[in-house]
Amino acid sequence: MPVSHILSAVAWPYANGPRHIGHVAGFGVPSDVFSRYSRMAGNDVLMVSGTDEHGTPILVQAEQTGVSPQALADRYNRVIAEDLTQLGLTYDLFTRTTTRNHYAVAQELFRQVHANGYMVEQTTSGAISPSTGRTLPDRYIEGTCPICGYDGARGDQCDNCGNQLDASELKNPRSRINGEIPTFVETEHFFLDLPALADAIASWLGTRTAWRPNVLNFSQNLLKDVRPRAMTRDIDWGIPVPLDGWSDNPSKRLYVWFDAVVGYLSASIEWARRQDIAAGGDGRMDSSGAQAWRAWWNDPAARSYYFMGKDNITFHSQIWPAELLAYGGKGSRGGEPGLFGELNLPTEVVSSEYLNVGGAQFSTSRGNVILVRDMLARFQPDALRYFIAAAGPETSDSEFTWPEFQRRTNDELVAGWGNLVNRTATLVHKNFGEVPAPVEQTDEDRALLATTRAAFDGVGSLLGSQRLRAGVGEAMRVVGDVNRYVSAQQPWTLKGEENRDRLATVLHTCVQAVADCSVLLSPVLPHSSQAVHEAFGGTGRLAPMPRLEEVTDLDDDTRHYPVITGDYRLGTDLAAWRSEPVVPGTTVPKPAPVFTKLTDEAIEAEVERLQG
RNA sequence: GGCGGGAUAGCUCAGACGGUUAGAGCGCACGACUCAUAAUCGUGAGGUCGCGGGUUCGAUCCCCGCUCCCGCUACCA
Repeated sequence: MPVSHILSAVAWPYANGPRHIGHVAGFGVPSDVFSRYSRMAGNDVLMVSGTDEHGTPILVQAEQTGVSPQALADRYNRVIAEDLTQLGLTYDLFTRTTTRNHYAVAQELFRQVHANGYMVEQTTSGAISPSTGRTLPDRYIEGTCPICGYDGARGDQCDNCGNQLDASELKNPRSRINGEIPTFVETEHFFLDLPALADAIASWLGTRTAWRPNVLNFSQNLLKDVRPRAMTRDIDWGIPVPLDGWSDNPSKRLYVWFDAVVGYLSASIEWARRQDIAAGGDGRMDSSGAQAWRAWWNDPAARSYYFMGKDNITFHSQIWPAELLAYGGKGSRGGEPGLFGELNLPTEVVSSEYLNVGGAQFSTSRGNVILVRDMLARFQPDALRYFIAAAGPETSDSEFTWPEFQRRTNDELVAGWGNLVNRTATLVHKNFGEVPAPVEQTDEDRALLATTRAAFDGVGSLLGSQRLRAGVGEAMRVVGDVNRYVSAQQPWTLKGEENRDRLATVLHTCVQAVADCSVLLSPVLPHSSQAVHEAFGGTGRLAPMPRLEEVTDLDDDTRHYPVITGDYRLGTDLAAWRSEPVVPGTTVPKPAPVFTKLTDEAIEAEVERLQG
C-alpha cells in the first residue's frame, strides 16, 4: 500500500474552562479513531490541534476573576491538555494559539492575503465599551427588547420573544460586563473579501463529493450570500495586525477567524521545528530541517481531514479555505503565494452533530454538564471512548444517559468483549499455560479465522471514512462470532489425552481470533487492546499513548507550556492493520478482567450529581 | 423571519434509487450451557415506519400541507 500523507486537523477547544464530554464527542474521539486507524493502515499521519486562547470571553472572565488573560488561558490550557492526554488522543502536537510561532504564522498569512488584495479596509459602526475602548460583542449588551418590551434582551437576540435583534435597536442598552452604557462609534477594520473568492470556493466545493451530504449542502448554501467578513477587532488580547500603523496599536487585534483556524498550519510548522531540534537542528522556521510540515500542506497528493462540531462548519468549509485561496492568490484579484507556498485546501470537513444530555444541550451555566475530567476520574477512558464511537452524534444529535452508558459498558464491553478475552485466557492458562500450536483445523476453525481476517477490510473502510458507529458495530459483530464459536466448540468438554489435539487447535483458534479482534478494536479501545495484547503474553506496543511534555516556546525562552505529543511509529510503537499470527509457546498467565463493570450504585450517584 | 435536520418496535438507533413476511442491539418470555466479571449460546413475542392529502399498478421511502422536536443564522464541539 502506498504511503499517503494525511493531515488530521482537530478543532481547537476554547480555553475558558474545562471541556465536557460533548466536546470530545464532537472532535476528539472521532479524530483519534480515524488517525489511529490511518496510521495502522500505513499512512503518514500528522494530527494537530491546540487551545484557542484569545478573544472577549477569556478577557472578560480573566478580569472578573482578577487574573491576566494569559494566566487564565494557562490554567485551562493545562487542564484541557491533561484531559485529552488521559483520554488517549494521539496528537502529534497539541499546542496553543499564544505561542510566538503561531503569532508569526498568522501574521505571515495576514500580510500575504493583504498584499494580494483580499484584505479590504472598511469603516463600520460598532458598540464600544467607553471605559476600555474595546469592542463590545452584541451578546454582551443587554437592554429592553424593542419588540416585546422584555428587559433582559441581549444585543443579538431576545430570550423572551426569540426575535433577532441588532444591538443598536435595544432601548436602554447597557454592558452585561460592568453595566455601563455602550457607545456606538465608527471604527476601522480589515475585511476578508469573500466575494472575490466565492468563485474559487465554489469550484473547489464542486470537486468535493465524499462529504457528508448535510455538510456539503450547508456549505454550498453559504455561497448564495457572501459578504466581506471582519478579520480584526477592537480588543487588546490577541495577535497584533502586522501592518504599518496597526502593529503598534494596542487596541487592534486579529479576529478569531484569522487566528484559531490558522492554528492547523502553525501547529504543523511548530511540530516540524521541534522535529528539527530533536534531530540536532536549530529549529528556526526557515531552516531546511524544519520543512517537514510541507509534505502535508504543499503536496497536492496529501489529504486533510478537519474534525469539528456542526457549529464550526462555516469556519472550515468557507472561511479557512477562503484564507488559503487568498494566500495563494487564487481569487479574482490574483496574487502570489507567500513564504509557505501553495497550501492545500481541506479534503474533507468532518462535522459531528451534538451530544445531548437530559434531552438538552450541555450547559455549564445551568449545571447540565458532564466534564471530561470528572468522567475520567471515575471511569475507564475506553468506556467513554466506546460510548462515543458506538453511540455518538455522528450524523444526527444523540443522547448521553447514564443508564445507557452503564448498559453499553456492562453488556457490550464487559459481557461481550471483555468476557470473551477472559474466558479464552482462562481456558488457555488452565489447560496449557501458553498459546498452544494448532494440530488439525476443521472447516469451522478456518471459517472463524476467515471472518476475523476479512473484518480488517470491512471495519477498516468504515473507520477510514469516519463511519465510527458502523465500524464499531462491525467489529463487535465479529466479537459475537467468536463468542458463538467458543460456545459451539465447547472446549471445556474436550478432556483427556484423546481430545488434546482438538483442544489445542480450538484454543489456538480462539487466541488468534481474540488477537485479531483486539487489533480491530484498538483504534477505539487503545488502553484495553494493549492490556489484551499483554494478557496473552504479547510484548511491545500494540496501541501507543500520547504524553504530556513540558516545552519552552521556540521563540521566547521565558515561556513554558505543556504540549501533547507522542511516538506513533508503525511497527515499533503501533500494530499494523492486519491479522498478525500469534506465536505458539507464548506464556499466558492467569488473567485479570480488562474492563470494570459499572455498579448500579455508581450510576445512581452520577445521576444524582447531574440533577443535583 | 431565513436555512437545514429529525419524527421507524418499551428504549437507543439502522435502513429502503418506491415492490413479496421493515432490521439491529438492549429490555422482555422461554430454553441450552457452565470455560468466563450471574458472563455465553439458541428460540420467541413485540411496529397502521409523526398526522392529512396527492402521484403510482404499488409509498413507510417521491410531492404538497400540517403538528411536534432540534440546530444554524458571523466566534462556547
